[in-house]
Amino acid sequence: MHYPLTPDCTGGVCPVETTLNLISGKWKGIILYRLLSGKKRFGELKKIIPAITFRTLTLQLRQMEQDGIVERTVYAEVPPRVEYALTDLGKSMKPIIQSMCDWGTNYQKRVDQTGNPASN
Amino acid sequence: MHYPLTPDCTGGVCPVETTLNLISGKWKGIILYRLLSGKKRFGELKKIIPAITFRTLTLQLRQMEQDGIVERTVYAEVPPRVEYALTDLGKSMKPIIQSMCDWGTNYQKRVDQTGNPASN
DNA sequence: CCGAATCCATGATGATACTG
DNA sequence: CAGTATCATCATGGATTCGG
Repeated sequence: MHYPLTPDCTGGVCPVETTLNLISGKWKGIILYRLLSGKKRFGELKKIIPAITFRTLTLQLRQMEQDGIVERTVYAEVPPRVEYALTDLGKSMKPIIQSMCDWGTNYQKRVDQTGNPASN
Repeated sequence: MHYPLTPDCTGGVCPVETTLNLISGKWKGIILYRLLSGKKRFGELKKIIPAITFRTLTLQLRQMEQDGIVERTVYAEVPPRVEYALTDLGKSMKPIIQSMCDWGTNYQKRVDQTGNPASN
């Protein structure tokens, strides 16, 4: 079911703000997207998101872990292995990522075909 | 139509990144959400998004204008009036905001009822 | 008055070197 | 391999000032 986008939610906390508070980091959407296809090791994530730095990847993953979106598993091996997976809460965000994927795909198509992103 | 979330888009540019590049600012999602119900004056936006500062609201709106998401109209009046409205491209992002609104609403319900955001 | 520009403070993110 | 430490840069917050 869809909840009304309008009239604006002025009574309580805005649900869009609630969502953005959890995923508005510069990279959290991408991390979420990449983990939707299954758990990944730290190095794997870094490899498929080359533009992020080690430091920021670590920080964003830790925040997502604190927010209950990501689960972190450390294996006592040599060399060390750390795997990140989405929790059920994280997986429940799939529709958000899906809509971003759809929009971005259409946007890229328009830019490729017409040279500008006009939506008509 | 939905585009595949997996296998990961490794060949070209990631559509999720494309989308996030346009709306990953800390407040752009909220601004987009608030403008979905119709054009707003600068002061109106500030009033319904109290936590944002004048400076940041200005900057984010200008970026969204450059990206073709928002249209800015200045009226030569006293006192001055500046209105912001979504372009067609901006309106086409409605499904993204809708999915965030849905998710945030469900999240708030679970927190209100159970005290924690577990997704079951 | 309203919208915005300016100046400075703080927080988030980037780059590089280094460690258990 | 998976980080941590340190410093640099960029994004955002706060207060004040300005033009119309």
